[in-house]
Amino acid sequence: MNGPNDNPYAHLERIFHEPGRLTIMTNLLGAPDGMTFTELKTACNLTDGNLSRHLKVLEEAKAVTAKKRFVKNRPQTTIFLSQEGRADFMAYLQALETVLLDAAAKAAADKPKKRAHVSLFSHLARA
Amino acid sequence: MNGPNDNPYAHLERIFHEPGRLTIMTNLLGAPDGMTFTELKTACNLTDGNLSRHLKVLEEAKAVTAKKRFVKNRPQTTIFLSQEGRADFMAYLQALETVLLDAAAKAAADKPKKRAHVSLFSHLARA
DNA sequence: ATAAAGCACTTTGCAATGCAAAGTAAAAAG
DNA sequence: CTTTTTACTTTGCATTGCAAAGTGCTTTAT
Repeated sequence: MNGPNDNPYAHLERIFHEPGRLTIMTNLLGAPDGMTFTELKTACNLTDGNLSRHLKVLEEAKAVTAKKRFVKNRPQTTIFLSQEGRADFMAYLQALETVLLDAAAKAAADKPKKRAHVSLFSHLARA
Repeated sequence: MNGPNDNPYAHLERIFHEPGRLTIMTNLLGAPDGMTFTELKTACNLTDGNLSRHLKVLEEAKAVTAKKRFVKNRPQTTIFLSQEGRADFMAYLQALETVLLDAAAKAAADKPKKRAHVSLFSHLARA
């Protein structure tokens, strides 16, 4: 859908490929009940400004949703992975896996060894 | 060496993380005798200008070396992976693997299943 | 002979964006 | 009531990915 070529590198969507956002998405993947801004900030080791900017990008791409409310008279933003975001991210991870296996195969070509690996994501992905 | 934190995301070196350069490095990994500019261009599905720019970056980082000569009265640049480049790239791939396994673990947390995977790169890496 | 086209790149220019620093707003502390 | 803290958002700059144009040489028409 992105171009005429069908190589996995074309599927490395920039939106998830950025390390900061990769971390955010991965953390959210393990948090079905969402994570607060502050939780994410510490979990991802990001500065306030950075996290804010990345979240805006992810929200605009509809990968995450934010719920803002007040807790103890303080603002609290909780971030959730959207269904669409989860599916897209899983697709990205599958592309990453392909890239990685590709590199592994090439790296192993010199020194022949049994190719022992397993698909990490295929069995988890669902539209 | 890059900061106070020791998480794998910090080791996703930008120089290799860029999709175009990831492709270049992976292709070179499988080509111990180097690849010509034109070979790389088609293999990586990059435009002339893009390839040139990425190669300059990789050269400046001493990840690859270029040998220019004339073949049949035409210029021919052959690109080789440097020893340093190979080592650094393998380290990057290991970091990527960690990130991927991390995501796999989080994705699998919801739906428990046997965690069947194998280290893709650890056994290949060497300083 | 000379114009046009091709090859193998390199350079330029701009638009996007990651990141740091500064800004905002409200509450808690001193 | 001033300062600090919390929870963010906005601004600005410096980088850089990418497309388009440029360079220099050769080969192929005309």
